[in-house]
Amino acid sequence: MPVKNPSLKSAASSTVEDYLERILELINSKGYARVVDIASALKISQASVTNMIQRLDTEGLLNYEKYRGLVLTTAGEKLARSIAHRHQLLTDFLKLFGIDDDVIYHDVEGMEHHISPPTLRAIEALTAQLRRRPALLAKLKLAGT
Amino acid sequence: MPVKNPSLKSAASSTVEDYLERILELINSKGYARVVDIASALKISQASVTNMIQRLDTEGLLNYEKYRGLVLTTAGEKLARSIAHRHQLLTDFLKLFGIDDDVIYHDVEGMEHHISPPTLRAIEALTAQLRRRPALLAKLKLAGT
DNA sequence: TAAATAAGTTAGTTTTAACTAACTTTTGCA
DNA sequence: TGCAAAAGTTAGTTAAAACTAACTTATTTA
Repeated sequence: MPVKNPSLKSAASSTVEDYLERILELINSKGYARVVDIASALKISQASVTNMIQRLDTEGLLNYEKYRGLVLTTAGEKLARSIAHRHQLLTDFLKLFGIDDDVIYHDVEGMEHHISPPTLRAIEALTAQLRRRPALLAKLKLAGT
Repeated sequence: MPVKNPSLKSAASSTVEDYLERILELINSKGYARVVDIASALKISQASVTNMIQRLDTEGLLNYEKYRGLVLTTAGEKLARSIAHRHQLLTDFLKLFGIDDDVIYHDVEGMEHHISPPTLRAIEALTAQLRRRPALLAKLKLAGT
């Protein structure tokens, strides 16, 4: 395995899911998501966003009119919502252990796009069960410190 | 009464209500309402829209960020919805008489901003009653031709 | 592990929206 | 009915968003 140069940020490339997640977030919070907004939310350049947006438009996940604005299509919104939902489930799960919010955010960002539906369902069920066993949870929290 | 020059369109000035009505319509249909969209929807100049939008922003009916977009505030959306609702009630009422859609549209546009709540409620109740009396309605339709 | 592919960057340009200023037209009311 | 206030217009300007091109950095996979 090649050793990475630690002076370079590993800056994992944004996926389609990252874009959709942020776009939905922007629309919910500000009411609109312009290329410039997406770029600053993802901390990447406008040029990069332009490319991806045009791709998402041709893929039918959103409708884009340059210089005007964009809207998620039904398909795009559905997908975006499921991504946001998954994000929430994972966050809720980690919250059970009393982990710091910042750490939770970091971890969820890192793993969310790699989790399969079965695993996610397992985690969801597990979260529900753990919530009913406060004593067990307390023991787990102690173990984590 | 001064005789108007018939070669000039009478072009009644748009009211705050006209603006809100169109903005809501644009947001519902296109997902966003830019100054340029509003201007062409109301068939007035951008300059004029800029002025009004800035005013509506200071009045708290919408939040505007130039070059970005605008969103209705809770108050603005509430007002816009009630305007749209009134428009619909009046349209429904005139539809009872089998009047042409174009004519209905023209008339509703002309009168909607001048109708008081009591009158509107009366018309709403009347519409409901007439719908239960098809025979009477048929008679009224004939009288209108 | 080295191509091939995908994503990102910077720099410079283009396009468009939106603004302002100066002036005209409407409208409503004293 | 005429004047003040409100709304609209045009023309020209400014500013921001978004685009393109050329190139670099990551990532994936044969």
